[in-house]
Amino acid sequence: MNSTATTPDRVNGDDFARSLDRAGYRITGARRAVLDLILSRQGAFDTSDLIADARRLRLGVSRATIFRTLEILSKMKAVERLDRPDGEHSYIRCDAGHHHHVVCTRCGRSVDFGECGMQQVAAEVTRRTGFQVERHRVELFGLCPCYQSPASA
Amino acid sequence: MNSTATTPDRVNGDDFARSLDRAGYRITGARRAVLDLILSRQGAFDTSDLIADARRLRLGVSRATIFRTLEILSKMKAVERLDRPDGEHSYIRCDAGHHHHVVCTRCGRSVDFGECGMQQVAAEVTRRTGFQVERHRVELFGLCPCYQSPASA
DNA sequence: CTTCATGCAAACCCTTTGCACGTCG
DNA sequence: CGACGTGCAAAGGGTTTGCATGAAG
Repeated sequence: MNSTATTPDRVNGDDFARSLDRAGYRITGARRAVLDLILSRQGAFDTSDLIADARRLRLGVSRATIFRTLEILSKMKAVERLDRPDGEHSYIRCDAGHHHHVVCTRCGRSVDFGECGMQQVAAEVTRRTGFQVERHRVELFGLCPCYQSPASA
Repeated sequence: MNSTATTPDRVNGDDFARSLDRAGYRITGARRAVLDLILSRQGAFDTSDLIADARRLRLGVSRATIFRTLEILSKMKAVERLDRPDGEHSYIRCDAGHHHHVVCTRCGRSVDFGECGMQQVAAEVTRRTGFQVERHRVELFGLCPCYQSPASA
């Protein structure tokens, strides 16, 4: 089990910053601020969350910059945009390589998981339908362990 | 293999109309028109397609009605909204019960498929992550048989 | 005839963009 | 310094809504 997004304290702004740098982007105050906002969130978040945070904390970071930074992070695969069942858009932090997530419907916390058999599903679908599957979007939603039986937690 | 969306000629507007009726909606000219537009499309379509069609064919059906009709059909599970990898939204026709589709990236044609092992994937994820998976969004994209090897289709 | 549906246009998001200024390296 | 990043405000595009008129049952 590789849980990256769930443990914000293991990741810090510097990791992000380093990635930014490596990708040829400047490390600016505004970008650091956005990164910190993202890191301060448990799991899924959306643009309006960040915008509100920035405003509330008087970071002087504009909407435009938030969108622009998310776009960069998205390209760098440091965040991924996901579409919730209700049609809303959120973002989650993630590592490159992993492309699927389980997102907690209550707190937004998310955990990456690997292929977990999706290859087989794709193969099965190809066999059944004749479609040559090139790409898949898989997003699971449910309750994270914290909210399940009163005992376990 | 249950291909519903691929064979428009097997479904006609009356089926749709009947469903509308059963759900307590009036069968109006505008709704029939929208249904026909949808049926006239091979597979995935988006709102702007329908709006353009309506305009081109001078159906006198407004944007608002198209959106409203899609909303109804969506509630009735006669269409489903999907989010393409590129962030665009499309709709596809579908039967209730089936909730996953393979969509052709070239022509938009789509085929429903059943669970095809998603249950197992969900179970595997639960085992690995502890998340209790309640809902999943699975959308596969690829090439339909027509566009594969030059020989076959 | 009563209720529901429609068209129109304005309102409403969310997101992107142009531009002059500020800042990183 | 020079290129890149930023804020601001305005533009954009897709979607929704209010309201008076028109159609369905």
